[in-house]
Amino acid sequence: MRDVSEKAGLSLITVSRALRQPETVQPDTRDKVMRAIDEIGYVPNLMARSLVSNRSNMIGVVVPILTSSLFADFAQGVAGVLQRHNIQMLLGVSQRSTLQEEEAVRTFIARQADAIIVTGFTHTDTCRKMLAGFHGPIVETWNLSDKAIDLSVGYNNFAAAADMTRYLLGKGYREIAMVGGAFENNDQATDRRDGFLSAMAEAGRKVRPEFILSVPNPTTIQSGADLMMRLLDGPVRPDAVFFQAELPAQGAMMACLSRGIRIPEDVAIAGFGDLSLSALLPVPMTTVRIRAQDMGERAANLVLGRLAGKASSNAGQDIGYDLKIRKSA
Amino acid sequence: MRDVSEKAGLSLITVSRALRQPETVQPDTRDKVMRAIDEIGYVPNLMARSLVSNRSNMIGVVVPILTSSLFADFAQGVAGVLQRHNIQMLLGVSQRSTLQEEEAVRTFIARQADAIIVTGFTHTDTCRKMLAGFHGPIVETWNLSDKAIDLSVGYNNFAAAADMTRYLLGKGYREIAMVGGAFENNDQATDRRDGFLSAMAEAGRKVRPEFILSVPNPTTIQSGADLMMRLLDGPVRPDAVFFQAELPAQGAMMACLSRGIRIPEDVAIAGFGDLSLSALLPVPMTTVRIRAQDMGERAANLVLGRLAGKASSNAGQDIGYDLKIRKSA
DNA sequence: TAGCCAATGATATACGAATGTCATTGGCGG
DNA sequence: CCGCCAATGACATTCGTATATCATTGGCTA
Repeated sequence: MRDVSEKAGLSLITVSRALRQPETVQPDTRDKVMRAIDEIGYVPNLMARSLVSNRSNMIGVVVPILTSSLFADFAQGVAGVLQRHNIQMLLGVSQRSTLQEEEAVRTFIARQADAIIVTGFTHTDTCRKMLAGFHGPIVETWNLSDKAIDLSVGYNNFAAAADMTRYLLGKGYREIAMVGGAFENNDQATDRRDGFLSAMAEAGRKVRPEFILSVPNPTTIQSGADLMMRLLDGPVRPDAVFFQAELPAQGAMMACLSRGIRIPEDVAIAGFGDLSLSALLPVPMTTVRIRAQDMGERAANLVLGRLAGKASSNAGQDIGYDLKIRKSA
Repeated sequence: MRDVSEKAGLSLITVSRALRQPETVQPDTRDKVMRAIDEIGYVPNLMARSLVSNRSNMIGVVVPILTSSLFADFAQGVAGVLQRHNIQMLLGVSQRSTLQEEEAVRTFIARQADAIIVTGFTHTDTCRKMLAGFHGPIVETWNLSDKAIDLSVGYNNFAAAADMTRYLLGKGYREIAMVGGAFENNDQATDRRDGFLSAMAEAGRKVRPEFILSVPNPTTIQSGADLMMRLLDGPVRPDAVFFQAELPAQGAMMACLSRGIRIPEDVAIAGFGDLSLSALLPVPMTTVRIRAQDMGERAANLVLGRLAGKASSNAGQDIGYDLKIRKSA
């Protein structure tokens, strides 16, 4: 900035004013400053500015994973809204580990992020403590809960899984197996499992313990295929399998088709998440559609509103879900 | 930090030393400091630290898009490596606009990023000028070029498209159409187109002008389906269509199948990018596989090496590509 | 021509930490 | 008991910018 002021033949203070309170300097002085700025290629140091203003214009976001998942849509939704407001997104990938989430949150706080957006309601104790001491808005996403730390934007995983289960039951499937991701430290996964169990109980159906399964994280097509093979070779064969993640469901479908097992006649398959390709599979996937990008945009807007001083009219937003009934179940 | 020193009954300076040069303070003093730190929940302000040290430990990354694309894999690759080194990723989404890329780069520079990773070699003039004045490592990715600004990690789009085209020609297809994304400001897309044209010319095949097509950005399943419909209804029907993006290829496949057009007997389809589901489609997609996550990891490692002072042994890295010959062509 | 106001300049301070230069303290050995 | 050294403290300065306060300048109006 000093260089700019010299180049323009003005005092340092005038340059600062031209940038921060343009109305207090003459238009032609402003022009001189601007010309000097782009002759020199001066870019103000936002860190120094933040140090004084106590506002970093950065927002931290933690997602469990990005590859072939709706979390990429979510992140893009957040980034899009933030960019329009000249706010930078700090992105952390937790690999579904609450410890890595904690680490990401710690970094966000250390870097003076103005707000923090995390996935889910499950956090380590230290992470909770840090968030409690954090002074900006906090958004928990991808689920709903009455014990939110602050704001939340998500959908009801329990109800979504229960609805899909009821649909399957209504179609006459009786021996329904369920495959989740790893359940530990994942409220979304456990809520879906509980939703499934609840709907089964409500219909008076017992669930075989060996029909409650999970695939390791990160969930992959392959793990779904492998698990399906084992299920098909087991003593009792399910007539429907409800996958609570989309990739394993797709893998399972591939496994069945390659063994000549018909879907949904021999075994029905339902997924969760509705990746863009699910409708294009050999047997279009019956699944639960989640509008992830919309969720990201809402989370970002909620944060921006709060930062702009608006009282949050809607601290817990439910974005809902849709059952996409296609051919696989 | 002042609070910590009071809590621990030590001077501010000792706390600072305990954190930055632990060997200069007694172990038990260090412990006192540490205990005070987590009783208070003190988190050092990295912005202030950066201001002095002239190192932000942040690296800016621009991708064109995240949703259902390999760029999500790429971003995850970068993020993973950086997190292990306590470096924060700043992510910008350019929506394939060089202007938005410029804006993202400007922000990265203003925020004192230590390095910048961008997609492709096409940038606005101001963006180029800013990058030229930037003092840290710069990586251009997703393509190769001999006019790289600094470092690069990518693959040869021209050669990849040419190879696939040669494969199609070898299979006996003659009337081959090509569908790219929008070509303006996208060196990857134009290189692929040129690779296609070059291979066709080399085989002595003329390409009908109406067989050089493009779908608007962002590329979608739907746009591929629509375009395929128009192609099929045109005066001359191609016997193969080479899509240079994966989603439109998948949409095109869906459009064909729903109209009872057989793939590859009536028309062959080839894609580019190999999303994880491409192998699972009704007709598994013949496509070009790009190891995006690996590319991200390499880019990140290249940058880290440079920042650590290593001379870049390998300023332009070629990660290659694989033709994935499946059923659709 | 006195007086006023707008535009600009000068100076100091703050933000939170890093760091260099000395000064002080306490413990130990000789 | 003196002197030395290690550990700790005090103080000042720096990073790049914002901002509050006060001083100066010049042009315009009454």
